[in-house]
Amino acid sequence: MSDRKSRSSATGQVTLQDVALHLGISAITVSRALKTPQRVSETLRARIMSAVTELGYRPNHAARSLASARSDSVLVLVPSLSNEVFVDTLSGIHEVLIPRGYQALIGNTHYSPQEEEKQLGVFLGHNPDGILLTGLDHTPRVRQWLADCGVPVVYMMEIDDARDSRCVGLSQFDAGQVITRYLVGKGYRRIAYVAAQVDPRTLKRAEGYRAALREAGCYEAGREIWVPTPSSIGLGASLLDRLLKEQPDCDAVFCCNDDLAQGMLFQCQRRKVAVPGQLAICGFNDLAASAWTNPPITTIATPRYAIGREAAQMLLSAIDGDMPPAKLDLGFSLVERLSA
Amino acid sequence: MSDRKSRSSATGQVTLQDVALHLGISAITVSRALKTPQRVSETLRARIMSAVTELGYRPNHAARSLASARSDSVLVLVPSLSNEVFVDTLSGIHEVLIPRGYQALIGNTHYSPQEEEKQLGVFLGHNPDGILLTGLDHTPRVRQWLADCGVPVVYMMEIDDARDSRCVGLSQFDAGQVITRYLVGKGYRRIAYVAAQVDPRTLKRAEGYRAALREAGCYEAGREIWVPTPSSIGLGASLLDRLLKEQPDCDAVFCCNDDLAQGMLFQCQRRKVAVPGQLAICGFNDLAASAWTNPPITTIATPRYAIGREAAQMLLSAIDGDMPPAKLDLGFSLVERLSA
DNA sequence: CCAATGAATGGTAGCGCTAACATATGAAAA
DNA sequence: TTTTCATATGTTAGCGCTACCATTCATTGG
Repeated sequence: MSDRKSRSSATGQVTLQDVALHLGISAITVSRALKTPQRVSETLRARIMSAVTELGYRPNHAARSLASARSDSVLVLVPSLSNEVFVDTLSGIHEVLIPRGYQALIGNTHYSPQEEEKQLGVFLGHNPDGILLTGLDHTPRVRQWLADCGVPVVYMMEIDDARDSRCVGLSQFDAGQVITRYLVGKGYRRIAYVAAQVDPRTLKRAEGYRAALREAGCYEAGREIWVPTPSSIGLGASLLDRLLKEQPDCDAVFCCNDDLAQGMLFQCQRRKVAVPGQLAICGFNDLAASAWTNPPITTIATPRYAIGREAAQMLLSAIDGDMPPAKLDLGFSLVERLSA
Repeated sequence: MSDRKSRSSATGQVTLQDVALHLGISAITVSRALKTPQRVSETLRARIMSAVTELGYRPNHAARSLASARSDSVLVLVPSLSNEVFVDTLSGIHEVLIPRGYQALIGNTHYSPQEEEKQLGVFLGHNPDGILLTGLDHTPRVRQWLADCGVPVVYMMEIDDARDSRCVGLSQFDAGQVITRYLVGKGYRRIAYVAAQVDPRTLKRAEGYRAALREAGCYEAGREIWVPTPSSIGLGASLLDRLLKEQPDCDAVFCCNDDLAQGMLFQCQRRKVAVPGQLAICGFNDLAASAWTNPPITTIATPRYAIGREAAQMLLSAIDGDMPPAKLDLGFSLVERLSA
């Protein structure tokens, strides 16, 4: 063994045993020094720590997970990674998880419950200590697995009042209603709703939109445009063309998200349609760019960063103690800008 | 045991042993039926598969990883998740990894080599079968760990001709040079370079910019603005103000990325600065929005999706066989639009 | 002075799975 | 027939770690 670092393990990595042998103590003491330092005398602990550094010991996650039946990892399933909304949510989640020693396993479901089911199947094999899911709509099998596996779950983005579950989010219905009421309050009457990437949340925003228009007595069934393709600025631009052709009399449009709103605005600029003069535009989510376009876009700011943080917090409480299920409504705010 | 599903395991989960017992065969055969189906007779395989489904068996990843010394997971470290560039790269990576049964462990280094070192330390404990890193600049300890651990690594985004390593990317220098030459070719002479979130790649683009200006005989040292804060559209807007104040005579600006370029463009619109009439603007990366602004933004399109795909491909080859180290230059392309 | 107590450390077993080797079985070759 | 050989399945022994219980030893109250 002329190796700079002594390695007893079959796989060539430095093990707890190596550290223990090096110090003439037992492996379990080294394990304790790392996991529960207060249970090892201070002097020995110091020696252990320096040996750990010297030998370059790094805990083997698989072995730890197998022996202790916990993995210090949390599964996070989001519908998209190209949507700023979920990236921000992930940041909030990380901010809480990382300092507590947890690791996030990120899965992208591409807005598909089937894909979500598939991912959950794979990731459950990793024995996550907790699970963070987006939204409330899941396949029966997913619900079954979640019920069976006994791992705490927190649902993000929406609030569910019916079930005995934990969730952190906001009322998508209310948000859709508030911004539509705002448009009504500004005097607009022929208000369209444009949605892409149909998901449960855009459906709920649409319900809020309809409710607001009905209460104002100006609801018309034909004023909605739905496309199933993923949302994007380019799609917003082409949907503006479609809107102007199909509903030339419309005076305002509520886009289900800011991407579409930005695309619509850019296309209005191109076609010399005055915003908000000829057409008022509202978005949803308050993405970073929406404050800087010309005019800046009126939208609903959603607290996605806080949602991530609070959801992670709630999940850790559920993992640690026996915090009972709770709902946390973080609300939203109307951001009045110049596009409406 | 009146449990609907029989569970022998101490942890309550359905194990290979459960499936084996259920069929009156040995665990290893079940293991084989799942990992190397061709080594189990067709009839038995079918029985095993249906028992697996019936009992709801799900492989335990930790146990598999511990026993086989492989984890079927690949570590991916990117500097940011809020940057479209790396999200696209991740998509490319996933597209290759997932069908091959690998799982990506994603770490966000926030553009910090120290954070990268910390993350690598944690993730190495997960025994990744391969590692994908962004860029070529890493701390000495990271380089040491990578050399020691024997896990194949592929570097993404840049091309390194010196070392005996695998990398997939493009020449950031050349790209910076090409777009600057383009501006020079268009007749611009007082060209500024604006960079935020200083990283090795923006530095190399700057070198390309300088080389192009020197060869055209119009290089001036004071025409660069560097800020260390993260790049954003809002920052681009405020840097436009700074540029106009500090270099009122400048006739074109090359932004180190499209976010800044978009912010600058929006601020130009606000301040009624004609683009490209009074000021030409170029970006870098060709983000989705850049094609839709008014005017659309001239930029360098980077093949980040392909980079992710090819890097993952190269990594898997390295894991499987003994593919020798190779460099893959995927190039870039100048996207001429109306902002310059 | 001795038992009782608590703090510090060790021994043992096993988490769920698979590598490596061992064995059984039947078909083809000698 | 016997040997060979490939195919199908089983046995054994760990992977590196921690839960659980046992042991040691100093301290303290009776």
